[in-house]
Amino acid sequence: MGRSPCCEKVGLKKGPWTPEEDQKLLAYIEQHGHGSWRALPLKAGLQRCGKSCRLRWINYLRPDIKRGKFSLQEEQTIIQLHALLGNRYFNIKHNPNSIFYINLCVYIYMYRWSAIATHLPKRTDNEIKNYWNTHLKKRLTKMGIDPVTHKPKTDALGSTTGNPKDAANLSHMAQWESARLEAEARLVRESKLVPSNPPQSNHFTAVAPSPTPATRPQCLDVLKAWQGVVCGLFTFNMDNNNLQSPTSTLTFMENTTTLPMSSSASVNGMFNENFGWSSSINPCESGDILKVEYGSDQIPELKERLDHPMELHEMDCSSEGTWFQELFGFNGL
DNA sequence: AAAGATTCCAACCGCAGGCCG
DNA sequence: GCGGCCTGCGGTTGGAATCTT
Repeated sequence: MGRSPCCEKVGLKKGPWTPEEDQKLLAYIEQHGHGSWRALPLKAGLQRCGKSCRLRWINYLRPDIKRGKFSLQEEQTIIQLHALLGNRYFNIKHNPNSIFYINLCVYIYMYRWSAIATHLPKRTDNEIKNYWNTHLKKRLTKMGIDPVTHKPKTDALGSTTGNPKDAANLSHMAQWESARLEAEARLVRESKLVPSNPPQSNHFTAVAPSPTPATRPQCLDVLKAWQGVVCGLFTFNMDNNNLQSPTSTLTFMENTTTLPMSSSASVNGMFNENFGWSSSINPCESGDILKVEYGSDQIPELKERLDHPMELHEMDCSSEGTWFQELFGFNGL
């Protein structure tokens, strides 16, 4: 894997682009497309390396770039996605107990800024990265949230700064929404790679609350349904549509025992005792059905639980060996 | 008005991984 | 399998613009 020598050539111009250079690059690409970036500068009459031309095009000259202030929606998207993609890349590990792994074959391995950029049309990864570093990171810090972990900052005495409720809620929202978005993106990509007869999982099926198009990968419904079950724990206050969904059903099929008994019991107890949801979750064996139902009359109680999001986080999602880690193969937040 | 501090962002750098001969 | 080429990524930098004193 040798490195490209194109930027090391002596005599090539660096630094800010002039309008004349922009015009040359634009005119060339409009007429011929960029083709090989390495060969482009010579053909376009530019004293630049191909890498520089590519960057200039992607981050500035491309016609489909939206410039200017980020909207509130865009900011929220960046924060939410960054919460999960905080490290260089997000990787759900191989875990034979992972619903994601077994049933969706989701191996999420996407670069952070580009992954975020895919959810912000017309914004470049570089622009998003800059905006994060210059605005959002500082704002979260001011709110008492660690911009790296997205958790409330804790001082030596264990107390938190900022509003822990907001922070925990934000973190949970970020995790689940990000997981959903990334998994969907991944699955859509994978479905394009397998044009016909995609393998149907013989492990797991799901019945989502609402009908979905026939062409939609079934595994997406699993994810949606699973989100309806688990994500509802954390984000029911944010998505009124979720509140309207009366039922999410996941069916465990033959030859799988994805949840150890202790994990199932944990889930069961949490839904029933802590949230008042009507649920029937038994140790998952072949043919078991995981069913969670909740109705609109329970909404106020669910909302009330938002007063204690940190308890939920500390208790059920973060420590090693919990049902959360066993299910998803990584350690919560 | 001027100097210094801070903010912002385009551009650069080095690295990693896919592709191909 | 190896190595060079190419692309794309995240982290960082440098200087212009703006703000503060």
